[in-house]
Amino acid sequence: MKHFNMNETNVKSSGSEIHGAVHELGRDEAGRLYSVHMRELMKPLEVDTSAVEALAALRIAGKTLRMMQERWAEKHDLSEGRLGVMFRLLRVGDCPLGDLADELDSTPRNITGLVDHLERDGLVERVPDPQDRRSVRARLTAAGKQRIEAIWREGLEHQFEVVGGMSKDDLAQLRHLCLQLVENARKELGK
Amino acid sequence: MKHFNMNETNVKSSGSEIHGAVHELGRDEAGRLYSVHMRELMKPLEVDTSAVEALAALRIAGKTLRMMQERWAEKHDLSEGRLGVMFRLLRVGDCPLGDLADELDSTPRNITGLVDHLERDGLVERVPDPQDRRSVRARLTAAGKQRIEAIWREGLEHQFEVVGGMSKDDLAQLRHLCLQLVENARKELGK
DNA sequence: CATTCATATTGAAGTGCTTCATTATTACCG
DNA sequence: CGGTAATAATGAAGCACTTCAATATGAATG
Repeated sequence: MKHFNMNETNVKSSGSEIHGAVHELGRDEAGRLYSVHMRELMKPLEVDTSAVEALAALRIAGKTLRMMQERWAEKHDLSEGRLGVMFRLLRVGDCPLGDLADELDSTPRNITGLVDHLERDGLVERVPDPQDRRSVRARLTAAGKQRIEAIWREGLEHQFEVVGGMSKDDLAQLRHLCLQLVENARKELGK
Repeated sequence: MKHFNMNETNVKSSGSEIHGAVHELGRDEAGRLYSVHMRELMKPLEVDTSAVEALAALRIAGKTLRMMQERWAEKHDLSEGRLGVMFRLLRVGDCPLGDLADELDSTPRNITGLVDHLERDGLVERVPDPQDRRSVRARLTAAGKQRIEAIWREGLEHQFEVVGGMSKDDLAQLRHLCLQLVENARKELGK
């Protein structure tokens, strides 16, 4: 990036992202990373910043992962939504469109569109459901299966690189904290 | 949610989200949360799942936070982008549009649009920069400042609720791991 | 059998972005 | 001073969604 200016009249424009910068990272007394810029911005506020800093870091990490995935999806001519459908189909086999909507946290309207697109691209096909003739099941085509398996394998390697330097215990702890947070948030969101 | 069916012909449709379900959480031998559904899906694969599980949890947590923020932003008639601009202006004071683009990781085109919208809503105004007459600075109006401060206060409380049950050390660790991940990912993304 | 409900599909409109190209000012540099 | 570069604003197109409303078809139920 770097679009037009950068005339540095301000405090310290090193920033990026959401509501706080990242770029410059420092380490606290315990050797843990923190965002220098962000901590500066928070200093004048008289609040406990540990929650805010952690959540900001999490949002940034989430956004970064999402960007990676998006970039990576469109490298293979897929959107995030379409990629999600294909992963789902790879894991659970063929499946009614309605289930996809539920599982991917989406709407029927959207699923119809995603599957339309995937079908046009020859990656997925619609097959009638003999048990319920209202229902339509989506299924990976041979080409689709091959494509998504390759993507998955490639993605796995990316993932291993991204967690470089983290122990299994670190990862388990990260997982735990994230899920705990999700649990709390779900209550907040009422559901 | 719950849009049309749910006819349970499949393995276990408890799912949601990205490439793995969450809803049902269990605890491993160390007492840490994990996603039951996800672990089931991964079992047949013969890979080390700790990275995959952790990253999936992180993506889900990130998505959840984003959804909360979005919902919350539009409750105040703001998009995420506009909210980002306003937070930025609250923290760093008035600032050239170009800096906003850099700091928010966006493009000039987009910033122009966001500021247009905010100006229409009376939350932000454009002021000429006497130092550089090409440049235009964005500044919160009185109404804008009041609005964003209220939003920030309200948001702080949300954040505290969402981290309920986590110690300061947990939060510091979460921050650390997320930032480490961001650092790795940045290298991956080449930049 | 008749109603009602579930499973999609379709169309229209809107949102919030993105990219690309063009233009008008103004600053900077040789 | 004159050419180049930086700072925007603007318009046009496109993408991936979202919501809402309407329709067709089949299942389930009383």
